[in-house]
Amino acid sequence: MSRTPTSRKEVSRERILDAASRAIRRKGFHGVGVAEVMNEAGLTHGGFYAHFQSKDVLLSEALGRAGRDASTMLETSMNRLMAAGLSPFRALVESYLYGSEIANREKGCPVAALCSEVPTQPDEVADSFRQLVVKLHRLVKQTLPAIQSPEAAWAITSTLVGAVQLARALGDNEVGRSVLVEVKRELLARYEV
Amino acid sequence: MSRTPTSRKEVSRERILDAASRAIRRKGFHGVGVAEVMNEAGLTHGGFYAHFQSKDVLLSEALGRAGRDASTMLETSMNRLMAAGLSPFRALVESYLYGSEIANREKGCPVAALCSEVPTQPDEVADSFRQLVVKLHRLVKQTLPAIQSPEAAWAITSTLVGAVQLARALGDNEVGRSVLVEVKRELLARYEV
DNA sequence: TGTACATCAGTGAACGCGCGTTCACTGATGTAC
DNA sequence: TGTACATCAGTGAACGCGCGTTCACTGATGTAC
Repeated sequence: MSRTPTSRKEVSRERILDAASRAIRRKGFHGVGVAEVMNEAGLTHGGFYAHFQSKDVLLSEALGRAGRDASTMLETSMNRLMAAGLSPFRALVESYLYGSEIANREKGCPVAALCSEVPTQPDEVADSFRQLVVKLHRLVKQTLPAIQSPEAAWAITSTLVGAVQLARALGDNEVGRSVLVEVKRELLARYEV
Repeated sequence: MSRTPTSRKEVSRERILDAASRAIRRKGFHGVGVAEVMNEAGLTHGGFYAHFQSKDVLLSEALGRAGRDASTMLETSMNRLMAAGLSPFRALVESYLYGSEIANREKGCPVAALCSEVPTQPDEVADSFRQLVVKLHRLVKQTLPAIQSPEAAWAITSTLVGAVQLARALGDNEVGRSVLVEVKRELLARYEV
């Protein structure tokens, strides 16, 4: 009776979402086209509206997907570093400000990739985005050394997001990378016990 | 012989640049249209190409203009606060993270308004943007209390830019404003002598 | 000072292209018996 | 197990609209004499 939970259509839908979650981080909300996303998912653009009601709905869902993907990658990296003996806070800072983040827009944190575009987006997209911001803030709060006041969490979240963006704006070169290195050093000097 | 330095055409050009410098901060690079900018400058779209070679050239020049405008406003605010007895660093933090910055995109700092859109922009625009980033970093470095290591400047710049963006993403309400307040308090607690 | 002409800034219609969206159709998968 | 039919996912052409860009033209400003 109950159809297999991953029908052919659902598989396609997943592929579209995956392609879109990468595309928005690489090109921004405005830079993404329906045809391009479908193409990257191995389909033609005509079939799009059998899966999503509109481009905005896709963007909103793709943003959630991007958040979950980036979250998983971040946690994986943190776990590896913590297994090697680093504190949770240090593991977070080292993971988030990892040097190759500059070139890694399409797989990186969607908050850093899209933040300044959010105020011009439709409500459904902005709402999805707010959830990601809150989640990132919570993660920072949880990893903060117990000695630190939890009220530093917004400042640290801002620092992480801002640093990745400034580094990207400066470019994948000595200048950009040195920003990540300096910020990393400063955060650890200030907040690591 | 030499024509008056502000001919009728130059006046128009200035008005177009002013309109564009506000528009890019309000709507982002992708959200700005030539017709809209011309309209806001009190002209019709047809005349645009007598002033600028292309839309990209306008964006790049408008970004420079936005930087100069925001710089002036920031310095004015800082001077007022310093005259009231605040240290340069404190004046900077209070000015940059002023509560109404959330709603004030169109007159605020273009680095915060446009940062995540830069990696997808043409070279001429990205180059203009890099100059603004460097300039902001220099300002932070100059205002840092002498006791602090100047290597904290990138972290602080990142914090300022990131905080305004996160606050804007969260909205012009209690949630967004509390981000600015918390970050302000934290920066002063950490870096103010 | 006045008249005739040239230059210049701006107008608004039009073009071309890209992109979101729609839709008639096809080929494949699943169901009935 | 096989045949006939219904359903479903995806295709690709087409539509409509917005936007960057072009251009012939107009009305105003400036120049020559």
